[in-house]
Amino acid sequence: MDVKGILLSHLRDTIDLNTEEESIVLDSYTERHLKKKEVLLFAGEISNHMRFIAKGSLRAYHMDEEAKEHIVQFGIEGWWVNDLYSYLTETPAKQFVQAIEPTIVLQIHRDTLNKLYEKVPAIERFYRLKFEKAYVALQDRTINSMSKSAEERYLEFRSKYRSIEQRVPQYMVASYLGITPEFLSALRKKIK
Amino acid sequence: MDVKGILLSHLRDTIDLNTEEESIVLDSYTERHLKKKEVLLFAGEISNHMRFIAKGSLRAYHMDEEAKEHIVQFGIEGWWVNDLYSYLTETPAKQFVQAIEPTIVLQIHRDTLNKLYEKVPAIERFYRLKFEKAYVALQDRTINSMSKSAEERYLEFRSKYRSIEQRVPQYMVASYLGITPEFLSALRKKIK
DNA sequence: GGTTAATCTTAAGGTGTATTAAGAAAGGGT
DNA sequence: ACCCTTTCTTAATACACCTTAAGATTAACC
Repeated sequence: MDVKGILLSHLRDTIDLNTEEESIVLDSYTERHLKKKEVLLFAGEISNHMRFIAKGSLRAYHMDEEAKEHIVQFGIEGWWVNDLYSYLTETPAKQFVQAIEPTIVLQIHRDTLNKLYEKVPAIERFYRLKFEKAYVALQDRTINSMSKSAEERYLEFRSKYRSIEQRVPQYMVASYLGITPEFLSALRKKIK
Repeated sequence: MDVKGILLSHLRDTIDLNTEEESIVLDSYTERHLKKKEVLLFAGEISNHMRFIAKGSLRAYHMDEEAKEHIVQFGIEGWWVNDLYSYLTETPAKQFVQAIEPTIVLQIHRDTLNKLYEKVPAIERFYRLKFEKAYVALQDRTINSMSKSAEERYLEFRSKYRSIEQRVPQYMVASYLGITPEFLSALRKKIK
């Protein structure tokens, strides 16, 4: 399946589109090819696009004052990854978005998307649901990190995102969990 | 100013309403009076209302498997407090919402609000902005709790929410910060 | 105003996780 | 195939934060 076909079948999981709408929608996205480690969004920039991963994987991370990275979100094929904060408020992003592997992204500019909402109302519904889901995921993550130990968080991560764990380096999983790679290594040894 | 007047002037900070719209809008909200410690939303229930604090203060908290409470959000006059997750997805709430002091809330049911969106479009804009802001606040909080020490988080809390710190018990501030009351007490002693 | 309950503090000892440093293993490029 | 870089592990030491227990304040109630 070609790249836009992947997006189309993803949209069809949630909404119905007729043939005319399909072509209007797909024409609104542009394809971007990223090398491993290539940065798609820099902190400080305004995020002007919604971004869909057709192939590969991304990470969104925050960099603190001591230049330490904290991974906020992973994404693989079929996921949307962005600094939603920046996109919604048109303020400078606090996160970087970077390719973990060679990655193909389909992205749509805010202005294009706003026009598309009027031409194809089902798309507005699609994104409204995405925004809700993003909120829900973030709330889960916040509650989780407040009330669970690193070991519990790791076990949950493993059962929920096994496919991600197998594809990204362990030190990134540690960063996502909010612990050091050394401690994750010790945890893994203990659990096994 | 009466209770509904407080809500009206709050709405006017963001949107314009003509006289007819004002009365349609205000008639859509119902007033609820809460005693100290009275619970407005129980975990497990579906949150069906958007809730505005006209007077008093609320807290939203999550209870973990060991029955320990973790405060997710405080609210005082002029704030909206809810389990947005539950409201948006119509799934059981993961948080409790409880009055810290005697409190007056104005609330609107989801069905009423959905109809109101059509009658008074400015209201849709108002809530869209609220939802965005809620997301932003949650993202800040998540990043913050991942990358800062308890001392840093406390100092930030103090400068950002001094009015709240003065009104709620210290052990609740500790819960919000994700630390024990004993450790917060030690921190305060050290800082002073 | 006295009693009880709620909240805050202190202190000792314990646990979870970080830091540092080093080496081992795996992966990528030419 | 080899070298160089990236990733993962081990182990010793250190620190942030927790637990438990007790006492000191402050607030709430009859």
